[in-house]
Amino acid sequence: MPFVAEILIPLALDTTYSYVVPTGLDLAAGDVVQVPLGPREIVGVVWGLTETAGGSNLRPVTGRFPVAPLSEPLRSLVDWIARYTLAPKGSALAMVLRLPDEAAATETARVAVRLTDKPPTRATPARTKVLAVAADGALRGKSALAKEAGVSLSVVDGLIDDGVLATVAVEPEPVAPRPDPDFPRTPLSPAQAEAVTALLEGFPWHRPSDEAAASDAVDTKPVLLEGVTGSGKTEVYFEAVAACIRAGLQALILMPEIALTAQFLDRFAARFGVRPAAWHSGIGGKRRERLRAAVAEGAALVVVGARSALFLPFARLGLIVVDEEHETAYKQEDGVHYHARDMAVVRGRLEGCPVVLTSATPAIETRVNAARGRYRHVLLPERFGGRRMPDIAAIDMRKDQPERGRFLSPPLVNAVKHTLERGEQALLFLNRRGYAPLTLCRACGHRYQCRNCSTWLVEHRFRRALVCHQCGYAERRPEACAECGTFDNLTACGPGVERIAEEAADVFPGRRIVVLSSDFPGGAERLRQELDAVAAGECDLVIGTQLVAKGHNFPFLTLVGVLDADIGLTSGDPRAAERTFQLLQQVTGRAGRGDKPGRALVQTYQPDHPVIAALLSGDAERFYAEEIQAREAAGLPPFGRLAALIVSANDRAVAEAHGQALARAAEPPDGVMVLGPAEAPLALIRGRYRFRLLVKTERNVDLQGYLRAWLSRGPKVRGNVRVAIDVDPQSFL
DNA sequence: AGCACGCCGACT
DNA sequence: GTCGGCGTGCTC
Repeated sequence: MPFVAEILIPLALDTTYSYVVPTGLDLAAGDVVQVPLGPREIVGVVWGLTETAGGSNLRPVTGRFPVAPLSEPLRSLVDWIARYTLAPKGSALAMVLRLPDEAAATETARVAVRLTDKPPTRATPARTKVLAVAADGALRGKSALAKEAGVSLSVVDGLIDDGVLATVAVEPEPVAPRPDPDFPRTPLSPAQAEAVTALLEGFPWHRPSDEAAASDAVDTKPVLLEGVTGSGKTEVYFEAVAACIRAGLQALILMPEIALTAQFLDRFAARFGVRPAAWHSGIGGKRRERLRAAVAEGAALVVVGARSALFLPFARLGLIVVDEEHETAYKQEDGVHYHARDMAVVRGRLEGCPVVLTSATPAIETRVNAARGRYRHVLLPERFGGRRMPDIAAIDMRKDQPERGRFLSPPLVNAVKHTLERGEQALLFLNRRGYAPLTLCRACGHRYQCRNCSTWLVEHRFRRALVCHQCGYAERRPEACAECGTFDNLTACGPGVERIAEEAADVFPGRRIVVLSSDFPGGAERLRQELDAVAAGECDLVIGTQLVAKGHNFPFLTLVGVLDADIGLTSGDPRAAERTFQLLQQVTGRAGRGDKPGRALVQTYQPDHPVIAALLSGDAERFYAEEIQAREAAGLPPFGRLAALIVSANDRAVAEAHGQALARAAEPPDGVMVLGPAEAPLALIRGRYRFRLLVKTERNVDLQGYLRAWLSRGPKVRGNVRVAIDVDPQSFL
């Protein structure tokens, strides 16, 4: 009887397709195969196999790829994510698969050259230079040799043709060098050592085998490793990684892309002797495929990666660490919507491996999960090496006003001045890109607004443009007012980092000033270099947006000035207070270095606001407790109920009709927010869907059933409906 | 994802 | 009168 294979194809398809397995092809679930689909051949994965009498009308599987099959836990993860995010299964598979690229799989051998005994037939100045460099007998790549000798590649090629240089095939550079868990390291503090012990306690592979056998219930609860900035969390989880390697298992460290810096990789190297394999959006082509293969073989012991690394096909996964777990960068908001931190928890569960979430400022849901015992909680309450937390003080802007048209108050200017005079580094933090958040015409009052969104256009003086920060729309900065035609009469309202840089250049003349924001000219790679340069002390004053709050350590930084702590406090987002608190705590925490405590000055008009007060007192625990309590008092759940619901559509009327239908549903959500096309996030507008729905919930419900129910009652939706969920997955496990 | 089919606006 | 925009549906 013929076998029929259920094949999942990495396209936006929610069901598997059936193909007949040709005789002689021995297939198993997880195998990566090629199948015909319409007019083309495409990659798919065997999701199931059945033996049947019929099925003769099916098209046959073309063949199997010689790559490692998808493991059972990984297939379960695909199913789980598809069900949970309501994405088509095929889309979830696409994140895992990224196709075995044949060109990449067949690695071209790298070639090095060395000297032979043969003298050159002709000696030219360029040739002499090459021979001088090659004289030491070391192996070099062709281009490396040419570069070192300061000649072009053709000179080297000429010498090869001449027989003076011989080519030697060399092994490709190892993609995942072996970290040494027992590499000599600086000793841990007692607090750190204690945390390591506590961490390892619950790990199944860490228990002595007799004990593991004795207790059948293995505690694989995720762990929240919470420690203030500078407490040495990284060193603590490095020990867990070391233990994992010793147990013969692989470890995955997830980080927000921006935190994945040379600095971090070096820190890893200082503990393990080599840099870890890094997986991020910049790694491409051959290297990417080689690393994937090394991960699948189990040869790559540790991978440090951005969120997509979560879908790598680990052969023996023993540990997942999610660094900076509160980071919103873990949210994927296009294609399949998911939160990498939550999916890491799910993968850990499916793989039977422990998951460690680390943060100095845990997300509120993580905090609640820890408080309710769903996560274990390991705390590092103090800074490493007796370092003190920075002194934080408020500058009341009602009393200490800056000069007209300026944004730095006199006390802040003084503090920065003194810091720079001592040869130390200062940071001015303002979470606003560009020059000015609002531009208007002085003559007629016309305000420049985005043509797609309802937001004001932000002036970017460097680019000479007005830019929408919502959707990316940009236009040239006009010479004359678009409304009344008056020339050269535009006025900038409010500050952005560029404008602060202008002011700082004036107030602190001769200082090296760097502006760091996500629109850094030259792109992400240049930005990363610039961050490294700042960390190396190659600048006096940094003016930055939130990206300076993340990941990077600036060892020369002793003063942080927050220019406007009130930004974000008034937005309608229910998470505004939490977000602002986390951001300010992190950015002020950057101040201080080994030998001396840092200082942070916070400009605010509302020093008594709970967020500011919590920041000044440093009492995070109380802040969170109050925050959770406030939600409960307002009838909003901290967790376990539907918190918010956002509907966005090309057609506002349709969106509103749906919003109303939802409010009338048998089990209405706790809040419905309707966003029309103007306010809808770019990611949603860009999608080719006529109607899109974003559900945010922390309620323990069968979401799919819930949504199916109200969608059937609601107005008819034309076209494709797509639902994305932002939920705490623990309630579904 | 591709690719075909079909429905409306603007052109040689 | 067609050309071609993209919105929609289909692929075992």
